[in-house]
Parts: sequence; C-alpha cells; structure tokens
Amino acid sequence: MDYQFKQIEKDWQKFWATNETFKAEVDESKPKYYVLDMFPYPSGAGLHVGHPLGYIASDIFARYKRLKGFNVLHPMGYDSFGLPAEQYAIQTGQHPAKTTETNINRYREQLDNLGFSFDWSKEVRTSSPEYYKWTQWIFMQLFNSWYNKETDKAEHISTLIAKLETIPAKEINAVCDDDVLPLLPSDWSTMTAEEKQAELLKYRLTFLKESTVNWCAALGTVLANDEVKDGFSERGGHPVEQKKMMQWSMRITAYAERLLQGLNHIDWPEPLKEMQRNWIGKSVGAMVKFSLIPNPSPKEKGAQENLENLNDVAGRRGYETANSFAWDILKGNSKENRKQQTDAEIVLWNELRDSQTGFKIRRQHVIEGYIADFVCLPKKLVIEIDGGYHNTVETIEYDNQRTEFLNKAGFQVIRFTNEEAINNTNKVITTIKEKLQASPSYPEKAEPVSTSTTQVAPSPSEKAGDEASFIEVFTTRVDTLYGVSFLAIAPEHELVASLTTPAQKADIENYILATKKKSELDRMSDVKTVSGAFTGSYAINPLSGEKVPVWIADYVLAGYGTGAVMAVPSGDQRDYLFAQHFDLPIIQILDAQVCDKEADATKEGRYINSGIINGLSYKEATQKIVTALEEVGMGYAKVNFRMRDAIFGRQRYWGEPVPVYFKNGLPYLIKEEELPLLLPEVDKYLPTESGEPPLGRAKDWKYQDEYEYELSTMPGWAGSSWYWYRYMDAKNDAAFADKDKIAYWKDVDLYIGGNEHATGHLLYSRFWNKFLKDLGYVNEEEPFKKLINQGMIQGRSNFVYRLNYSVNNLKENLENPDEDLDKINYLTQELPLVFISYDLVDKITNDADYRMMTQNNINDNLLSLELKANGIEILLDNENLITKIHVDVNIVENDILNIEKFKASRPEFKDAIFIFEDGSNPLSFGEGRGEAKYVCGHEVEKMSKSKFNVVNPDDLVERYGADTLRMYEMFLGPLEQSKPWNTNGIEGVFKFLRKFWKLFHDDSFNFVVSDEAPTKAELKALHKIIKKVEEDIERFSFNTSVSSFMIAVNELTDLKCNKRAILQEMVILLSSYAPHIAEELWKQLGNEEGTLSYAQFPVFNPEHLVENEFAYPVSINGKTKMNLTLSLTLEPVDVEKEVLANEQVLKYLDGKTPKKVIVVKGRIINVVI
RNA sequence: GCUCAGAUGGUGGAACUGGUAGACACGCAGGACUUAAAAUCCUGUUCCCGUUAAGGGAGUGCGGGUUCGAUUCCCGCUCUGAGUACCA
Repeated sequence: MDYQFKQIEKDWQKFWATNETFKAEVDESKPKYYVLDMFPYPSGAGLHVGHPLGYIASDIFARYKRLKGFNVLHPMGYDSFGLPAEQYAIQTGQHPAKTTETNINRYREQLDNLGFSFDWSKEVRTSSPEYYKWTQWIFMQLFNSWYNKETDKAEHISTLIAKLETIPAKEINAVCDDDVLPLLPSDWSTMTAEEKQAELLKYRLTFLKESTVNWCAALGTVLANDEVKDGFSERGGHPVEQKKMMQWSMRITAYAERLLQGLNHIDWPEPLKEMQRNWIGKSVGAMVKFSLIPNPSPKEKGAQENLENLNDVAGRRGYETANSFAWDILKGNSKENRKQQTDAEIVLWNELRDSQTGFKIRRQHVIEGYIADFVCLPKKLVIEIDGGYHNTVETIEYDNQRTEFLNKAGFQVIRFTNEEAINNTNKVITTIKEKLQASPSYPEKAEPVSTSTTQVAPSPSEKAGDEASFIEVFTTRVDTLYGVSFLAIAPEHELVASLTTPAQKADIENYILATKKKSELDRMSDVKTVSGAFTGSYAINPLSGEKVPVWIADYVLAGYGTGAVMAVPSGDQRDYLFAQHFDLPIIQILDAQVCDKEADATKEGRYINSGIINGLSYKEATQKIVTALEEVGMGYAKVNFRMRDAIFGRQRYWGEPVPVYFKNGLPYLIKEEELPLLLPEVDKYLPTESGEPPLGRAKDWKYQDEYEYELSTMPGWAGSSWYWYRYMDAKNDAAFADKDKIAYWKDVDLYIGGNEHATGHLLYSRFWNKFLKDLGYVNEEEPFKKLINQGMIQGRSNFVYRLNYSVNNLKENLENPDEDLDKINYLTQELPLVFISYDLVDKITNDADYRMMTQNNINDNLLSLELKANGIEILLDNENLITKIHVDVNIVENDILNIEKFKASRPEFKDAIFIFEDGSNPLSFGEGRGEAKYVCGHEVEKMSKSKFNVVNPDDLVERYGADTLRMYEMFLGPLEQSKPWNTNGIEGVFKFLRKFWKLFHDDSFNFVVSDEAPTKAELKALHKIIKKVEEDIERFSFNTSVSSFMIAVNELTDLKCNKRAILQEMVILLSSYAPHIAEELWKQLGNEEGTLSYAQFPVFNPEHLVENEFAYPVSINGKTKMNLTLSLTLEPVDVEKEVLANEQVLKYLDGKTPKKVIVVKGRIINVVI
C-alpha cells in the first residue's frame, strides 16, 4: 500500500494514548531531562499554524532525548484563568468554567492531531481547585514571610517578631515599606495584637498597600504595567487611568539583585536577558545633597506657597489646589510685618486708617502670596511704600515684577518712596484720594482661601522654620560633581513652591501649567523640545561650594530617584541641550572629553576643573568623591532599582480567590486546612453597584459566617509562576509536589515559548522560585536552565485587485428616458465585477494606452449591442482605479487564484471576470482559457481572521498528515526567527516522506527489505546523516536536519538501498521528527510495537566517512578555477608539487612563477601569482 | 534617541571554528509517461557577456580595511524588525 498517512497517524496516536507510552516516573537509574513548553491560554479561536511551532520543536527534542537514554518529563497543561473567558461570560452569561472547558477540549483535540509525546497523565489547569489550592498556599507562605537582608533570603515572619522583641526596629535589616515605625522592643511589647498585625504588614512579602494602579474602567480591572501600552490596555485598547487603590502587592523588589545576578547563570537568549535587566533597571550611583541658599526675600517667606491661587484671581481657572495652610503662614507673616513698620508706613497709616479717605484701607494685606503695604479692596488699589533699599537694579526689577503681578491679579499699584511719605505726606494722601475716586468700584471679595485639599501639601515641619534646607539628588556619575552647572527638579517636586522667588513666580507658574496640559503622549513624543523655568533659587555644590541655579524641567521625572537631578551639561545630552537653550555654563571635566558640539559621557581620561579629583581616573575619582561626601555628611553611595513591587490583585471574577479575610480592617489568612478557598458562584460577572469586584455578589460568602473575604482575585501570572513544579507530581493532595520528586526533576532543562513573556511570566516565575527555595521547598535558584524563544509566525495575506468603473448612461440622448432608464439600470446592475491580475496592476495604473485598450475591451465584451446603441459606455474610474481586496489564502495556491472557489466564496463574485496575467488576451471570461492565470498580490501581516490569512493546522493535517506538517514547520527556517507562514513548500516535504516510504517498498507497494550487508556508499550516507542530525538537534537547528534527511533519502534512493541495516537506523533517526511513519515502518521491520520511542539512537562511526581521496578546489589568487583530485595521504609539500606539475594549472600560470602556494590539507589549494 | 537582532537567487533558506557561495525545497521553464488530467520521473534554473558550446566577468544591503583567501573578522554607513522610552 502507498503511504496511508491518515490511517497510520490515527492508529499510532491511539496506541500512544492507550499504552501511556510517554508516562514519566522518577527513575534514579536514568538521567533526567525536563522539556517544557510555555503553557497555553486556551482561547476560543483554537490553534493556528503558528502555535504548534514551539511544541513541535520541543517534542522533537524530547523524543531525541528519550532515544539518547534520558528519562524525559514532557508535560502539557492550560493556563486557564484569564480575561477573555470572563469577557465572554459577561457578554453571554455563560460560566467561564464552561467555556474554558470547551476551549480546552478543542485545544486537546488539535494537539493530539499532531502526535506530540506529552505525558498527559500530568496535565494541569490553573483554574481547577486541586491546582489553585496550591497557588493559594504559596500566597500564604509569602504572607507569612519577610526578607532578611542580612541572610539575603526570605524567612518566616516569626524570625522578624523575635527580632522586634529584642532589638530596635531600626537595626533590623529588612526589605519593607518606607513608613515602618522606629519601634523599640519596649514599644513592641506594649502594642496590641492588632497594632502588631498592622505593623507586620509593612514587612510581609505579600502585603496590602495603597498604590497607584493602572485602572481600566472598560475592563473593570487593574492592569500590570506590561499590560498597558501608551495609556491603553494591551488587550482591547481601552483607556487606562491612574487610580489609587488598596491593593495586594508582592515584594519582588526584595529579589531585584538576585533576579539580576541570576541572569548570568542561565542559558537564555541575550535579548531576553537584556529586557529583564532593563526592567529591573539597576543603577549604581550616589545620593548627593545640595544645600539651599535662603530665599532673597525673607519678608515674604512662605508667600510662594499660595502661588497657584494666582490663577483664580486673574480670572483663569487653574488646577485646583489647596492652600489654606499657606494662607495661615502669610497671615502670620503679615502680622509680623505690622509690628515692624517703617516710619513712613506709620505716618501714612495714621492718615489712611478708619476710612479717613472715604474708603476702607487695609494695611499689610495678603494678596495671593504678596503682602501689600496698603490696599483698598473695593477699588482694587494697592499703595506701596518703597524703603531705602529699593534702589538697586535688582530691587527695581523685583518691584516691577511685583507690580506686573498685582496688575494681572486685577489691582492698580501706586508707589511712593519713604521720603515722599514722610516729607510730603499731604501730597501723597491727596494723590491717593484722587486715585481712589477715579477708580471703579468692585464688590469686596472674600479672602482668597481655597478649600480644596487634593494637592499634597508639604508637611508643616518642612515649611516653617527649617524649611527644606537642601535638595537631594541621585546620580550614577558622582565623578562629574564638579561639572554641575545647575540643578533640575521635576515640576511636581514638593520643593518647587518654596524655592520659587516672587520674581520667578509667574514663569514657574506658567511652566507648570503648560506641563500639566501636555498629555503623557505628547510628553513622550516631544522629547526633543527643551523646556524649563528658573525658580530664582540657588543651591550650593557640596564639594566645590559653587552656587548653582535651581530650575524646573519636565525632563526630570518625579517618580524616579528623588525627582531631582544634578545637571552636568558636558556629560549628559539632555543637560547639554538644556544648558545651551538657557545659556547655562558647560564645564568640561575630563581631558579626554569633547563637548563643544554635544555632551560626551566618556569616563576616559583624567579630571580637570574638578577640585579634589583633578588628575585622577574615573574609578579613583568616584571613590574619592563618595568618601568626601560621606565625611561631610552630604552624600553616600547608593544603588537604585527601577523595578517596582508587583501588584497582585485584580477586580475580576475568573481568577484564584485570595485566601484572606478581614477583621477590623486588618487582613488575616484563613487556616491552611481550609484550602482551597473555592471561587464562589455569582449571578453576574460584573462589579457590584457599589463598585466592588464581582466576588462581592457572592451570597453569604463570609469567613466563619462573619468576616469579609478579600474580594479581588489573583492576577493571571499567579498560577503560571510555579506550574512546572506541579507537573512533577500533578495529583499530589498533600503538597504542591513531593519533595523527592522535586529533588529528582530539579528544574526545567529546556523551556520553549514566545518572547511576549519576557518581563511578565518569566520574571515572576523566577521570583517565586527563589522564594520557594529560600523557604526550603525547592532546590534550584533558577527554574529554567535553557530557554529558547520561538519566532512569531506572521500571516501572509493574498489580494485580488478590482477595477473600478462606472457606467455613463447618456440620459439626455435617450428617446424615451423614463422607460429606457429603468431598462438600463436593470441591465447595468447585472454588470460583473472585473479583477485584474497582480502583475498588470502597475501597467494599467501607469500606461494610459493599455488602460484605454482595456476599457474598450471591457465595453466590447460586457455591453449588449442594445446598450451600446443607446450610448451607454463603461468608463474606468481613473481617480480610483483599483481596489485591493483581501482574499482567503486557502483558495490561493502559489499566488494563483482558484477561480472556481473564488466565485463560490461570495455571491457578488459569482459572475466576476478576470484580466489574466498573460496579458495577450486582456480580458478573459470564465475558468481561464488555457494557460491564463490570475496572480494574487501578497503582503506580510498579522495572522488574523479579518485578513483572511489564517491557516489552520487541522486542514493541513487532513491534506498531508501530521508528520508532513511537523517537518514542514521545522523546514521553514530557524526556530528563533520570525517568518511569514507560506504553505507553498509543503509539497516538497510530503514528497520526501513518500520517497522515504518507497525505500521500504517495491513499485507495487509490497514491503521489501533485504538483510544483505550494506555497501560502503550506503554506510557513508547513513553515518553522514547520523552525525548531522545529532549535531543539528543539539544546537536546535531543526531546519537544517530536515534538509539533510532529504539529502540522505535522495542518496539512498539513487543507491537503490533497501538494506535493513541502513533503513532501521534511518527509522530511529527520523522518528523524533516524523513519529507516526517511523512507528509504522518500525513495526513492518518486525520490531515490537511501541519500542521505537525508547530505542537507542544510532551511534556515529567516523570510519565510514573516511576518504582516501579529495577533490581539492584549486584557486588562483583566491578565485576557484578547477578541481584536482589527490590522495589525502599526500602532505602539503607533495600536494604543492602535484599542483605545479598539473597541466591545467600551468595554463592558468601562463608561464609566471607563483609567489606562494597555500595548501590546507583536505580543504583547499590556493596559488598566488 | 538607546539596546538587541537581522539584510544571501523569483521565494523559504544552507554554508557550524575564515577555505568550492546559493546545499535542500518551493516556484518557474523544457521534456517523458498518459486519450486527457492528476500523480510520478528526468533536465535546466544567481546575474551579465558569449546564437549553442567552450569560455569569460560580476556577485552575499552600501563604502572601506585585515588576509594567500571574507557571507563569516574589524571600522563607518543605509535599511528592516523587535524591545524600551526623558531612569539622572
């Protein structure tokens, strides 16, 4: 019989399932090997042709390792909690468990179709209670643990309590929240149980904390940072906003350093490791304090706090802000000022008080951060008396700004000098009276006290008295400290208000406003524009003592480091641009630095202009500066991480319930024996009316009928962060996996999956693994020793090109317009669509003659004589000539459209006509005459239903069989490389398998294998492929071994080889790639059924490849000219003699003597002339 | 912008430590078998010059370099893809 792949594949899939051929149990006599695929989320769409790529590769490897004598664990399961099932549940009311079950069954069917050697007895589903019981259990362990920096590992919370009982909390070296109390053992002992519980929460590895989260209202859930793209949810593209919520978090930051270091010891693709490094974002640097120079106007100290209210007074509504606090301070200041009045003020006050002018005048009155000497509110007139010091350029400038500001606020300002007020009091009073009378009246407004309290107000201690005396910055280049020419702080920085001098108030205010208006997106896309504003304040460089200005700039992020940077224009490009733009100094600090055009961040050379480090190198300088800073208490070395703690709660139904209940607002774990905490039933999968998560709908769902359970569920990554351990012992009821089994299987030797998990799953998994190791439950520091990212399979879309035309029905030419028009409409409606072959698209677009010819042709063929007689004409639409339409790739073969199927695919295509590729016959009807073909265009796009480019593996299995599909997917190219799917080459692989089958059978398909001894050539062909396949699999180069198989089979076919000694070995070699056909032939060869999977991989014998002759390529000056067959026993010297004696070579030499002859034995000969 | 990966015929790709570039396969062209089609088999297929042949020349994104010899190593550039986003 011919190669009957359908029957063969069905039979063997059944055999493997019934006999549990691939069941793996602990077997100390064999070395273990663990091959794992990143487990799938069973979506409703099923598998497309891209999904199995990694599974096929891992399956080949697993089967290969079995043949090599390893005990292979190769399991599969489902990450079955997740959003899509829940979305579907919300839409249809179906329980997500039900749809999940349906989807899993479909996945399983598709996977079974491909002949994978999974040990299905170990299948897991994260959504089954037997599984999530242990996810909850691990959560409880995390809750009961803290991170001890001294031992550098997680420990049970009891060791922390023991410490709190004996030593001050300050001496405990823990990773914890910022706000832990500085407790003494005596404090701890007097605390109530609840107070203790509240305090311990700040140390636990999973903890409740108010966090800013990415809230997606449309999805009704919180998203992780990596689920948000440009302010929109990755899934569904809904807007995401920042919202403060009480959230469960995981203290992954405790492991930042270990997660980083671990990367150096695992065999993962470099880009993936790089992504994790970036994500962790370690920067080694120093904290440096810059002292602030007190504000130039102590009189108005504190006034600036009220800055933001300016907008209200000026009639512009700014953002809401709070400043009752500032108001109080200012009032305090103004009272202070009244006690210290100048003589001039006293004189004037005597004339102005008690409405002597006819208007009520107030003195030392606060107007939006300024204290006016006198003011008449109903007339909005300010009277200022300038003291003796009001004569320098600066103070004049200052006064002008002050006037300008008050004008903006709607006030008129008149000024008198001290002298005028004292010596010419009457004249001054008259002027004031005149001014008052001339001014329009305004209703007197209430004192401007804002009531809003949303803005974070600095704490009182920061403001009054010791108001921030320094700015702290984080820097990774502390060696550049002498190159600092300004400080830049984030516009949101808490010191902005107090640093701003009155003169700069308007500038700063406008800048902050402008910054706020810019959306996140603008700020990201508009990186190049330099912007900022000067606060008017100065700070002091702690080592050089230089005075540097403090600016605000939006390139400084409030959320990173301290929200302030020391700007070194010579070494940092952003600082450089900023300095250039605002004309700030650029100080060169290294002799090797070139910074006349742009910043140069070099660490090379010796320091200049750098005080104590002049002449030193980078390393010495860094050390010296840190030491110097530490000595004066102005800085210290510090490591910063970008990674934040992971938020661990989702306001969702379809996830693991958190095993926690609340008593008096504090969280407590349920008892371990109460696990699993089952997901309760709810009537709807939506939030409650009060905005609580769906679990809030569960009826009578209370712990011990009394206490509220936690209502959020765990995020998608919870279940997948430890699943590889569950596979080791999937059914265990007493532990997440048995200790002995964990000790045997250890870790995953080969992990294959897509790189979309780079910073999510793979980081969290490593974190949980390290945690479980700290507690002694597992033994390996890293869970996935080797990891391969399979490339994405993209779609390859096909297109047809519709020619657009219109009908010109010369209505006015008709004899009987109404009647004829009906007829015409009827007839023209029948006109078919016209499609033009892809290779003619350019021609018809650019070639007017061809276009005209085509139009005539269409007219001739499509219009009846009657219509033509009536002046009806078809006109090509030159404006919009061609419409490109996606066509289902499944009715296109090698870019040639199957016209029959195309016509049947949609009613409007039924009568379509085609302009075929041959062009000689520009318009062809029907099925294509003779050789005519309709060629489709193509493009690489995402594989998706809407693009009609989805290829379903089931269809290909149906047509060619699983073995062919498996080999073809590998044949497509290197596993790691992304590539578009194209079914075009699959025939070649199918032919190969049939050819292989034929080696065992005669022309009438009778099984004919001979027991004769193989020839030398046959052995050579065999051992060549043994070597090649072994090498290829070991380096995961599956595509090249498929080619080699083809070469081997071609060779054996040419040799007409049907020797058992060769073919049986070939069967074993091929069995990991094409297991079904191999099993069938193995059986036909007379072997026991099912033993193939555990047969011995053929042993390579190099003797069979030894040659005694070699056809040396001979090059003249490096260009290959000819081949020369010589014995391999000849040494280079003799080879050279032979070469130079050769006639052909002499011809090339053309009488010249070669300068040099290079001979590489068994490789090449090169003659240099 | 930064980081990483990549660029080879009409197409997918091969060439592993520098040693015959284009293996293997698809497609295409021609042929055999067939009443015909499918299937199968055979031949050719990097480009250019040479009618055929013999033969010659160019050629692995571009420009240089190292070398007897470079797809492979080095320097500079262009383009494509991925990740990241003002991280101090």
